[in-house]
Amino acid sequence: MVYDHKSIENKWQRYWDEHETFKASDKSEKEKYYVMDMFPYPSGQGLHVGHPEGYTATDIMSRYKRAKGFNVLHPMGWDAFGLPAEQYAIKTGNNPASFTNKNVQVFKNQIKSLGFSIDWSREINTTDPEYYKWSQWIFEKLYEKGLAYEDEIMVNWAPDFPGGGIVVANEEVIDGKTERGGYPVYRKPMKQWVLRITAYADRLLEDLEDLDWPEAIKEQQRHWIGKSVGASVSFNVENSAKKIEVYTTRPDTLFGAQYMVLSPEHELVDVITTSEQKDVISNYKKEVETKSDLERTDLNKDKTGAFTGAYAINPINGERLPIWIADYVLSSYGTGAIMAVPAHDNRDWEFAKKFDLPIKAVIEGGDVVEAAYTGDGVHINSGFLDGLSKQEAIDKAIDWLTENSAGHKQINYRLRDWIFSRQRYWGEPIPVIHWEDGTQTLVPESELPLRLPEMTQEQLKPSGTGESPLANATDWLTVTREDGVKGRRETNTMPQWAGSSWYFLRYVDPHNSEALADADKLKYWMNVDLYVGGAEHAVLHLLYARFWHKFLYDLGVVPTKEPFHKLVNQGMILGENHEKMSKSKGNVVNPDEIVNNYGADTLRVYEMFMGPLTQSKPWSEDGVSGSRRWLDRVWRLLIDDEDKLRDHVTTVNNGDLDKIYNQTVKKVSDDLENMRFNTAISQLMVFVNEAYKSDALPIEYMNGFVQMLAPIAPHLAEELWARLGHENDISYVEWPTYDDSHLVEDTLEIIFQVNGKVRGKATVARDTDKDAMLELAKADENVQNFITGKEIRKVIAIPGKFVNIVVS
RNA sequence: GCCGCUGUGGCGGAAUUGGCAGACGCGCUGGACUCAAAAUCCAGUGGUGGCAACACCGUGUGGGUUCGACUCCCACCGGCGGCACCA
Repeated sequence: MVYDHKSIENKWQRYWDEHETFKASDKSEKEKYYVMDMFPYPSGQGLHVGHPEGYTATDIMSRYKRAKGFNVLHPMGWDAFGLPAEQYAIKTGNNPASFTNKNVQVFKNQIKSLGFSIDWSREINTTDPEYYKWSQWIFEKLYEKGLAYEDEIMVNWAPDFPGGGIVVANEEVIDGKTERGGYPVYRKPMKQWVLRITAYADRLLEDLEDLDWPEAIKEQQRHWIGKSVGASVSFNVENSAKKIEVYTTRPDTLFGAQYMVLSPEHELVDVITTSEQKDVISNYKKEVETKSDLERTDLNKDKTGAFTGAYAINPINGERLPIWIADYVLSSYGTGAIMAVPAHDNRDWEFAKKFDLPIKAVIEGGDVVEAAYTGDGVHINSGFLDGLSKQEAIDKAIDWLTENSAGHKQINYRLRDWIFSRQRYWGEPIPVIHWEDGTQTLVPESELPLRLPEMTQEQLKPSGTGESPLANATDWLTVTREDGVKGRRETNTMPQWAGSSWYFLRYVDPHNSEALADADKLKYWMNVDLYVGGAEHAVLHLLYARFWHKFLYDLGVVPTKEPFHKLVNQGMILGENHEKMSKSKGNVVNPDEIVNNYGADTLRVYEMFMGPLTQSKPWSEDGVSGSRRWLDRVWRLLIDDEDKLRDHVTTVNNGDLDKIYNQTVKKVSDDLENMRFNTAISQLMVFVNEAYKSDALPIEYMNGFVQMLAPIAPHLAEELWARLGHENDISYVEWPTYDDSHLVEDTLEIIFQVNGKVRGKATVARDTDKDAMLELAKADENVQNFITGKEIRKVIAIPGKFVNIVVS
């Protein structure tokens, strides 16, 4: 009988379901192991072959750890809020909720068909009111602690969009136009909810140290947080009581400041501009307003700016500095104003060249006529800083600024607060009520969840005011207090990041109606031991989740400072042509077809055998059929044409497989421990190749082999396990061990080198010493060809490995 | 521009500590089985030369350290990902 993947996979998937094989117990003497994937957005397209890569990796780890005696939590859920469902609803009139649930069903069936050992009783869905109740609860806590506030934020406003205008996300803006329809986009300030993530900047930075994460991701987060140490310096404006505050990392170059630049949006611009310069300035501001961020940065090769007519006084030497505005200074970083030191800053240098401003060198080294010099050096033309090096001068300048009340040491971050509101329907409602008396309150905790109202297709269309479509839900929108005062609900909803910032906590206790999760259960399960997902979430998701987790830690809700101990990014699976899979390139592979034609076990084996988990690698249909052929080969090794266990599987051990079996147990265990699935599979292949050469297959070794196969190809392994005569399933059978004594042999092969090149080999006794090795080498015919008539200058010998004769 | 990753046969990849480069798989070639084919099993397979033993070359490029370098150091080139006027 041939290996029939369909019946085997159906049989065992049903078995696991019926026996609740993978249900994780919250109380156990065993050590816990919490392993999870980044949960998917259930799109209408269904699963992609990229999904099962990470899922298979976590499943192998789950199954391996169960066999190693751990109590494993391996859950799955749905990140189901998001724009596509809302757009689909507007287009077709379908309800986003039912559309989403349909997609979830498709995803779930597909994932189940791959045989992952997931505890489905813990399935969660971010759009479930019982789930988002707690997303809202966390928001309320942030609000109470002053970490959620409203602010005027620049948004992408497309006023011509049908229906009367819509706010679009950055990624929906292409060349200054909306991705859909191509309507022009303007930047416009709008009141938005913002979360004070910057309050956690230092901790988010410091605690990266202890995490077992890829260095690349940590580096990206560090850069994103962007901590810098410098000084705040205050400049008086000539003939004015106003002061301009700047942030600089180079207070040592203060004597080289030649002009100042404010960002066009700086609040002092209109105040200090002289009447002669008013038109110039307002024209420049208008010019900048229509520019997107991209145009102000990427596409801007040429510095632009305008003179305000005003002057500031350099506190360190009393010099008059003209005040300019320019879009190369960003309002969102530092104070939105800089002191320009053209001799020692590239951007200031370019600006000075363009507008013919003076350039004064204050550090030796480089030619400031040709380019800005940003390196270290001896300070010149700098009064009391002359002769000092960079760091000495920085320290001394800060001391001077502090003593003279002109500034102080300052730490700055690139990280900005998290804009938390979206002008959308399909997201968690923000539980705030704006009362007509001008006050604002949270929806009382007892009334959570604040559910999304049902909306018609007509209501889901843009409100026209830039508000979310929830502004159209009249009944839901207005509330009346006991004292008769009317209120209007907040119409903004939360971003998709909200639900994904804490879902790993909910898996621990998914049905709790009293708390987001029970404290004891959290204490047992947290933190996540292994988290696998794509590198595209390097910064945002992982930073937001860390922020919320730290906040919850401060509240005493969670017991750990960090949510994810070990993070692994799986690489991308490319198309056969080595390009990213996409519909337009026609190189997309549908996992359903692979499961149908070859089986889930084949897909799992292939995706793990392709190469290292973390690297991108191209798909190959030949590779898939090769993996299937190997599983066929495994089947035939144990099962004969009559569908019976082969006769040569016996209790007799003739010793043929002793060495290779023990080697295999050692290598496979070690490889799985380190998630080197490709080499683990290759070792299993080597073992099968050897087993094919042996007349007798000791049942003990066959049991061990099937166990090692089980994490990778679980359906086939369960079937073979049963046919090997076991009554119980394989999931919790203790992992095989190896016997070291079979790994050492009495004789081994050593190599003879001359000048580092291999010239011969010999099999020798294990304990052959250096001198004996050298004699054997000298006696080797080919070695003699290279040493005869030459002087032996040196001999390097490592017993058991090699002897190297160095001749002149 | 900056940060990170990466470069090995016809292809995917292996080499865990500086010690036989190319494990394993795909593909290809040959053999066995078959009337034949497919499937399967067995063997071979980096390049050049040689009947062979073997020799020379070979891990992106150029240099270096070392008895010995895919591995360590310096400089450069290509590919992928991320960030980008951050003062």
